[in-house]
Amino acid sequence: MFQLDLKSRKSIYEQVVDNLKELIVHGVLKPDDKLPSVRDLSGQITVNPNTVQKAYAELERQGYVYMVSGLGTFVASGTGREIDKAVLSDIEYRMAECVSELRYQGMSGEDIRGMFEKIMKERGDGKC
Amino acid sequence: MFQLDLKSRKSIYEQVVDNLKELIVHGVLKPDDKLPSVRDLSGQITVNPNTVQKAYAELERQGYVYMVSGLGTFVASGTGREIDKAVLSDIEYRMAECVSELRYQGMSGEDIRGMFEKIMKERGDGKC
Amino acid sequence: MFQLDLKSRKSIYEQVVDNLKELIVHGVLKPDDKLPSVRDLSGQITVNPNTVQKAYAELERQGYVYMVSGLGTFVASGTGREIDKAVLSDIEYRMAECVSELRYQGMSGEDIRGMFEKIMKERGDGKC
Amino acid sequence: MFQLDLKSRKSIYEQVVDNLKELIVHGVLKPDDKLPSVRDLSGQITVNPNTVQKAYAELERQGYVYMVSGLGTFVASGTGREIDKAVLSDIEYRMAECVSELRYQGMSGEDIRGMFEKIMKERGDGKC
DNA sequence: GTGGTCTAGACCACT
DNA sequence: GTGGTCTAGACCACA
Repeated sequence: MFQLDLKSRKSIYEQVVDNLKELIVHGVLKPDDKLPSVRDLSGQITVNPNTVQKAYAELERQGYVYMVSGLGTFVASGTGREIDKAVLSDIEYRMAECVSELRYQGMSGEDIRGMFEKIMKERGDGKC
Repeated sequence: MFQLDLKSRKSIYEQVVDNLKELIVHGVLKPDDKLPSVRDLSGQITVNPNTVQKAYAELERQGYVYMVSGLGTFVASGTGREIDKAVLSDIEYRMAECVSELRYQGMSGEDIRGMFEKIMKERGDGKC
Repeated sequence: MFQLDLKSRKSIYEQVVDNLKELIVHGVLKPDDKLPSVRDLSGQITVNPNTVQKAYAELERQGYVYMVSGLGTFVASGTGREIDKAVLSDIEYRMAECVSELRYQGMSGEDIRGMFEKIMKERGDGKC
Repeated sequence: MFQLDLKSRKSIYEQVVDNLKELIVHGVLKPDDKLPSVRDLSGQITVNPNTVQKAYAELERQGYVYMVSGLGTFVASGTGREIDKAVLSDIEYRMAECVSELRYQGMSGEDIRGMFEKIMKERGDGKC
């Protein structure tokens, strides 16, 4: 389930964030599903609780989960939430980096558009 | 010429690397052109020489330049670099993740395409 | 009647306290009115009895209600409570801080007044 | 300079945030001023570096400072920054709480408006 | 049991 | 020297 690479340049908590975000975004974890407790997850992936705590806090800040003290951490309902501009510009930034790297790799504008359209087809209009 | 943002989360040397990459990829710096010396560049952009040194080393590691002891640093010939399929599929994966997240945030296909086209304009087709 | 938000950073018992305070201050619950029993209220708002118990205790501590063993909890008579100058100046200080921060954020005097009036409307003059 | 109350219900890092925010908002610390390093401040106020780190991170998140790894932490320039809606609604929330508490204390709408206007006069239009 | 905070001390990358 | 992350272990408030 979890892919952690201690040698990665990415910090551990960031990897935890990305892993969980992926599960949420792809619908594996659905709104109001309960995430494992900080202690549980930290035990499962043999990481310090503080690190998991930090990851959860970051996910909450980005609006993907909400934490209730004494109860647990739950997946936020995607709908009804106002879109966070900061989160959006972060995603845009990452997408721009992808395009840059593709250019570096020598791909033409047409090829990049092709790749993008292929992705758009796969993640169709709400089917995924 | 150089856009350095201290407030960015990117480290300085990383920004230097990106700036130089951009110049090379867009043909402003052509194969076998000489880059400014570490000392010169560090003076121009008021950055610690160590930082520039590190940036040059990173560029060499990635194959964008080659350093000749006692002579200087030169742009490597871009041609002949074969596109790495593994790298490509990694980038594609990350781009797909961005699209998924945008969908989750409630953006329509139209809006996502709009964002993509905006990015493509900024990172023009080698003209800029 | 009760607005509880699990996602809020406020603890549940604190929200219960605030809700009850509101009802008392606005005269919905009048002096010597009987509050629902801990058990009843906890059932109505689907909250742990311990939480309601704690809220009642806090309200008593603050002088809004009085508890009679074996009988129940009752609204205290609001009159006779003298305004505490220290408390008042503390609140004033905090409000001044808010105004300072709004100014720092670049809001005009007009805008700040607008925000204030909006708040005053919501917490109406005892009518709501 | 720093008023820390270990017994307070407020967490330490929150108190650090508030203290620094006050200095910034009131112009004691001006844009691009350097804050003490995490280690220095933690030593001065005899608090764990992690706690100060958390406070600084929170201030950065709210846009009051920016941190540069390897250089230090600096006061952000208030102008030119787009107003953060989350920060704004947080301030509004706190102001609303003040109003509520004033009501609880038995102040009339007129009196509250009077207090507000007094504050607005003190923190005039950019003079403070 | 759950999240939230804190301490003490450590290592790393970057300037 | 500066920020950034991490560990190990602890205490607290809340449900």
